Amino acid sequence: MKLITRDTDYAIRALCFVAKQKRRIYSVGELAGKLKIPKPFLRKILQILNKKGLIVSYKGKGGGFMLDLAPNNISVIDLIEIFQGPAKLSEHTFKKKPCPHSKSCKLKEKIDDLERYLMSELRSLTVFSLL
Amino acid sequence: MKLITRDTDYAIRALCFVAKQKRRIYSVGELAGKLKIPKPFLRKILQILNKKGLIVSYKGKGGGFMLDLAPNNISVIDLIEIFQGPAKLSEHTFKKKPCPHSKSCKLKEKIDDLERYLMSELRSLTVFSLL
DNA sequence: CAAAATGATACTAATATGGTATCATTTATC
DNA sequence: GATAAATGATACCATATTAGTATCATTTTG
Repeated sequence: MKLITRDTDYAIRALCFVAKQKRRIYSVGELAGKLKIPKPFLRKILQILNKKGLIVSYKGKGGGFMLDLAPNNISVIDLIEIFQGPAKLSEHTFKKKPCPHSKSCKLKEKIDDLERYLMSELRSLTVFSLL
Repeated sequence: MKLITRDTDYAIRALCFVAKQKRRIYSVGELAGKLKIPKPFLRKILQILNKKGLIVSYKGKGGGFMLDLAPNNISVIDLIEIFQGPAKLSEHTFKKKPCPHSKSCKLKEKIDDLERYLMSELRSLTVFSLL
């Protein structure tokens, strides 16, 4: 029952770090060193964040990454969805089809409630609020 | 981000089913048929529930399983812990040691809050309440 | 041109998930 | 007592996910 996987967690740390000096360019090596994250793994993560438009990259010597979005516009829920896919606590399907059991559907109702609560909390939890 | 895995879900369904006729003995084959769960998998699940004292078993011909605990004394959180281990949204360790970053610790605080809420909700969600 | 950076992508190891298979033991019934 | 029908215990297996590594191509600075 893991809410946040390692890559999501690393992404959050990296974004928080980068957000502290907004216009500065950080290379992967620099960030990996400061945050104690394996360099090639962090690199992959930053490339994804770049593709998704959260950070910008500069290629070539002296290049690196810089925050692109405002820290209060990046929520933990965004990062979970980027690295872990749609944020759902349960698909509630049974062999590809919606589950047909009334009892599990009571369960589904409850889990859906919890999910709504969790999602709204995580949506309001931004990089800015973590600085 | 799965709150409940398949075995936990199957266990809940089976317990709900068995709870409907408290003193009746159900064989695995019977339950597997009714609930449309693969028989050997359900068998493994029921054996675990038996070991944990939620149901009792009767060996030999005519044997099977019967509920042992009161349905309102079996909560979803118990089942999650039995099949998925300690119910935690995040271990918040970093290479086996508690994570040293203040920013992720803000994250930890928030996730711990969410966890407390989630746990208390799941603790009050019992087999009885799902009938 | 060389060095230092990212882009793209393929590969790998470990773990978790969702089961199956099998042999041993117990019990009811004939 | 033999047999059938049940669980107990345990080992095995296939697939997916997680957590990375490795490498070649491209871009940019100096």
